[in-house]
Amino acid sequence: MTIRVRYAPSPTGHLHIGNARTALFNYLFAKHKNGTFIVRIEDTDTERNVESGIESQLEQLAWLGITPDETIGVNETHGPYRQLERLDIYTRYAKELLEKGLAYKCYCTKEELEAEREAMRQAGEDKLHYSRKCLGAPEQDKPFAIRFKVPENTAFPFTDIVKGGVRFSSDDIGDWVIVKQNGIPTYNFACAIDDHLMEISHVLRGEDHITNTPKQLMVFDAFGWAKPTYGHMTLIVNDQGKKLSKRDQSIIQYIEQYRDLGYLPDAMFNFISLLGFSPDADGEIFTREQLIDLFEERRLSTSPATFDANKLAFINNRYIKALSLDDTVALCKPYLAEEGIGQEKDNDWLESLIAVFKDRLSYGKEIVKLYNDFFNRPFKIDEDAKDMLQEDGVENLIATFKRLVENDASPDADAYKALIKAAGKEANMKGKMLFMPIRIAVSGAMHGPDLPKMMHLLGRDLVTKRLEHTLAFIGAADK
RNA sequence: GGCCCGUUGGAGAAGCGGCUUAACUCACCAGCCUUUCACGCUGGCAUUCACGGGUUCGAAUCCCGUACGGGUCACCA
Repeated sequence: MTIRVRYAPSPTGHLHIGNARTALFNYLFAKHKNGTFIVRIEDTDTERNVESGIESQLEQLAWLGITPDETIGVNETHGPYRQLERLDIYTRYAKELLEKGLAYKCYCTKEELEAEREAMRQAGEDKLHYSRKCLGAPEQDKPFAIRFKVPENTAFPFTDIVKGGVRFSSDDIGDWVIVKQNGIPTYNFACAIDDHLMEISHVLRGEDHITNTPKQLMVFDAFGWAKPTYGHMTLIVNDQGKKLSKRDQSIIQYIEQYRDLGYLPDAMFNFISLLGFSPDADGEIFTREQLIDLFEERRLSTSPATFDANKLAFINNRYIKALSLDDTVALCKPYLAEEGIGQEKDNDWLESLIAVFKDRLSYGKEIVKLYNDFFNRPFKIDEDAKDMLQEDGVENLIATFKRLVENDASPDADAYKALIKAAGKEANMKGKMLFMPIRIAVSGAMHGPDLPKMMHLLGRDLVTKRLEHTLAFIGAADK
């Protein structure tokens, strides 16, 4: 069997993380099975279409490394791939249903329908289905929509790839609109027809679509077409367990934003692939090839996928660590330039700055934050670091080190290393008792990057100033 | 409210009737390495799988119910 899957976005804006997941899983599924991955544009909501929405979708997908085998301008064997260019097709099929008596024209206005629904609500009805008032009504010279005549008491069972057996009853579905008054088909109608004509074998989409499935199934039945296999992936939820809403500010939701922040495409690909899927392998870091190889639709999860920001940070950090220094510099440089950081410094300084922070970076732009925390914070000593400064000999060690630094005109990292060593010898301190007090004295913290490199970056003036500050602190604490 | 779905450690997440004294990852803690930090390595961290009942020789895994959470009910997709 030839596997053909599709990702069918509406060009209503940027690529959302949830849609990216849908695209990615379809892509993995296709590649794993040697099938075809198609991108179809569902632009039947002309109100919401945004300019360059299509380009934006395709571009963001390309950035992620998800390339369609078939779409606008690529291998157009089953085109066109924009629904607005397929209007005559839908019209033809709608007409066929009308002729067969499987659909009917509805002349109700939006206001009438709303009033009807409101009345049902008042009456406490569970099902707010269309009253069928236009079913069998005579032809009128008024604008009309076309409704599907939903068969009564009919079950629509299907085997869902991820959920297993699912069944909906037609009694829970009202006669729904297949062609709007403006002549454009609704999503469920166009989708079913295209899936058939494009010979889609598997439909992998978000769980929020599961109640659409019976509607699409009845279209297939009405035409006597063979149905694709459906699979509904669990939703992506936030840490409150709620579906990611585009309004939710707590999570960055658009691929473009991640790109702008300096996340790496490979890392994003990796991270997104773990949203509702777990490969049969240990660990969390996988290359594209591994993911294609490991992808199995059986391993799609049935419980909601939590968007774990910590995991994203961890994964991206792992990919940044694996980058060469040059690539990391290239990644970070624009963000520093944007903030006007290091403008007057040379390239060596830039390289050593990035080298020092490379391993702690979760995303490119974070370099700015790390830089600011490191250089700009008013110098203060962490609470948990203060005790160490009270140890015997520490004051003498720091004073000694300060004198040595002041005697050196412009020490580099290696020189600092030698100065630390010399200070240790002179003040008779070694190991942790040598490095830690100096670390605290110049950074205020017990943790941080490599000490000599860090001091070189800080520069001699700041180093001496901080040593002075620490000495004053120790002196004050003695009294 | 109707219809669908979910509930495993501090966090993510496997397992879906006996191989589980619940994988893996993050976080955390300890040790080793490093004259410091970080990296790396090693070890520790759920007597227990929302709750109640049932089926079974045996249940996190199957069934029923309860609670909680979520999705969906448009001339949006």
